Amino acid sequence: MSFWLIKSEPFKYSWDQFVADKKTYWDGVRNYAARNNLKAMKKGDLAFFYHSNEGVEIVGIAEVAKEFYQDPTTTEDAWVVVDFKPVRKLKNPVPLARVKADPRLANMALIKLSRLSVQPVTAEEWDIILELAGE
DNA sequence: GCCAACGTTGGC
DNA sequence: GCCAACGTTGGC
Repeated sequence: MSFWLIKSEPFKYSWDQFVADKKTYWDGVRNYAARNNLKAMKKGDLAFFYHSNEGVEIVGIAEVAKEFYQDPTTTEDAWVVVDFKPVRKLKNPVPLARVKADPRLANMALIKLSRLSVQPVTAEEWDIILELAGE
């Protein structure tokens, strides 16, 4: 089982919208590194849901409900989507500044590869973030 | 196959 | 709104 982090701009697709939908497919990925991460996801994997631009914080946890398949929003077969369903909101959202302030998280992709929209999270990082969220 | 130009993302 | 980082494109 692996851990991930997926980014969304709240004005495009927010956590609240995600919860209201109960399930969504993660479309719009047009970057090969992010695409490869989508393809590596297995059903049951967990992902942090991150709000970029506004909020700039990790707000909740999502679970992979269905593994990758052709992106229905394009006919180009290079692109795929993954279905996610919401698991729960974090007790306290973890802002990027908090992640940056923790030396244990200095190597997180969120910091090192800040523009990557779908990124892996290690088990250690996962636990530390949960701790920072007050869980 | 190199690299400059350009476009996009995303933090601040 | 600015700008740094970085991915992609296209000329050679």
